[in-house]
Amino acid sequence: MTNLEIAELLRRVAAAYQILGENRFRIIAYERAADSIEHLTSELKDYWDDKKLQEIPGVGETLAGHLDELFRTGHSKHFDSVMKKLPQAVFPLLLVPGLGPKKAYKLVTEFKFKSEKTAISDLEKAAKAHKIAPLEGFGEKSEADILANIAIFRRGQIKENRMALPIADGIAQDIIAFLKKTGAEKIDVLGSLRRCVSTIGDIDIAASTNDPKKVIAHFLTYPHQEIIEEGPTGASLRLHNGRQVDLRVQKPELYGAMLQYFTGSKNHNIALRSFALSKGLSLNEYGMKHVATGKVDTFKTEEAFYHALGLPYIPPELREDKGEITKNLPKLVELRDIKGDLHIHTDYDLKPSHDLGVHSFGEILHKAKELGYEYIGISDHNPSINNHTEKQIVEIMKRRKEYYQKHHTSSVQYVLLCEVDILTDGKLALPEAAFEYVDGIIASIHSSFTQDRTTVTKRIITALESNPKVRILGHPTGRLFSKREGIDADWPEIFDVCKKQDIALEINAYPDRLDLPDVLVYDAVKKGLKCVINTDAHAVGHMDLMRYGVSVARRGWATKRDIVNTMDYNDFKKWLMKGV
DNA sequence: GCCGTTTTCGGCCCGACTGTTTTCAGTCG
Repeated sequence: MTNLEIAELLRRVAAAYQILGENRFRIIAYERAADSIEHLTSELKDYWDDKKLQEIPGVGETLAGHLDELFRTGHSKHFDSVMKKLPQAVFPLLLVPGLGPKKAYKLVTEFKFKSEKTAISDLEKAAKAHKIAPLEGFGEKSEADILANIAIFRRGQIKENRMALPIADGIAQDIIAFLKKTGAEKIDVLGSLRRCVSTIGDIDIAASTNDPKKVIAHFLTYPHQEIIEEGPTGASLRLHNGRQVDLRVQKPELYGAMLQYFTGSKNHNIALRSFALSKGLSLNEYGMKHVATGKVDTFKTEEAFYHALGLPYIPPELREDKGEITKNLPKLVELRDIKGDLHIHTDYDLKPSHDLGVHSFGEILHKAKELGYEYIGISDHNPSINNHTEKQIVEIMKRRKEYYQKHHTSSVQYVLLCEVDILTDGKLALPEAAFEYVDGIIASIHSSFTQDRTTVTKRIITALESNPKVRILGHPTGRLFSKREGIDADWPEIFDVCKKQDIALEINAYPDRLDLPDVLVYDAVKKGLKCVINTDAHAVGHMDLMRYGVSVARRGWATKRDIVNTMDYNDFKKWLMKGV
């Protein structure tokens, strides 16, 4: 089951509890757990595999027990028994905007809808026959709204999935540049985009201005398909690509509280408001109220807002209710700490089994210089093993080394790496004799992503232990947001091996990957492992994507010391060549 | 049902919006 499916299941149980008149805090607990699970950046099943369900905010002993049963047997007797107390037709109606448990239950019992499958079309028929308006608590308007919202629901069904962070950021940056022409004092992204979550739903943008009318009017001239909403404090557009963009404007005096409030996460804000209450302060999107006196403080900046609570500024990437309010905060790694990009493909053709880059070594070096790097790593794929003999491969690798030596004309240093496939049995797709022609190996999985946990774990460990020149585990989970889930591996076991061999885990910044995922970075960093942030560039333009890898590292609480490519060239080279 | 900078028991975030209502319940984020 996917995270979204499990979140929906918990919401159904919560809805059932609500109709049954259960304790309202129990209902809130289920809804909160559902929200947490929906917004996880890893599969819930992985948490279960690693026996870490209770680390999820809002999941305690009881829910962890029910979820455990769900994963083991495919069902939870408790969830089933709660939901069985209601007519099943209630549940699909909950997916229609504007219908919650109470209204859905009323409609289903009034009209005696029986089938879960036809509930929505049954409701549509009832609305068209004007049978809803006469019901107590409903009226003409709500009958019309139900029809409109059923249509929205049906459109939503075919809505595209969430988009990868760099895609969303690209759209947002374009709009921000557009809005800057209005002279707004400050413009920021909000929500999951500001927290740099790996996948984004809608794009939210905030502007600070004393002339909200002007900013909103200009926003509405941004190329769009449809205006969804327009009001005095903001507006929403649907773009031609189907994406929704919300703008919120606020006066500069109130901007700090607004920015904080709409950046979330929801769980962070709930925890923060609880914390504030313990100090006699009540928080909302406009400021901070002293409960005893009723006095309200306002804030121009988020920094001032957090400081007024006696807290340090909490970077958006940490706002996930993972202890950021009570624990000492790490000094997070920053883009400017990065001194080199080590996973770059050039157009040098060594007859690999995967794709080449499109730019030359010279063009890559030039770009690296522009980015202020001290060094880069050239990491072409290994020569195809099906089309060559071992001897031919060794010869190719030897010529390759000579090629790069000959063409290196830059003050930017380079190390000669190779991205080598981890074959299905854990052997590396590069003959032992070719290793002398590289400085180090990035070992990566590019096939058989669905092997079972034991097999794939052993496969990776075999590869990592096969040669001291293996220094980096490339895009470790192999996930691609738009195409496939990652491998199902025993990460604690793999991390132990990386730790022992001082092998770095790659945080691959490629938009569709962002792999290692942030939650695993968090675990790795806690264990004292090293990571390396790479772009996996196949073109010079990709080298600009480094910042998204950095954001993943930051969401994993990584500091500069946790990232090997923040070292200067000499220290890095020493780390790379260690054990050889 | 969760959770701990008052607490392992006894609390539990905050406000906007809407429609159907004369003060509020339900829904949403």
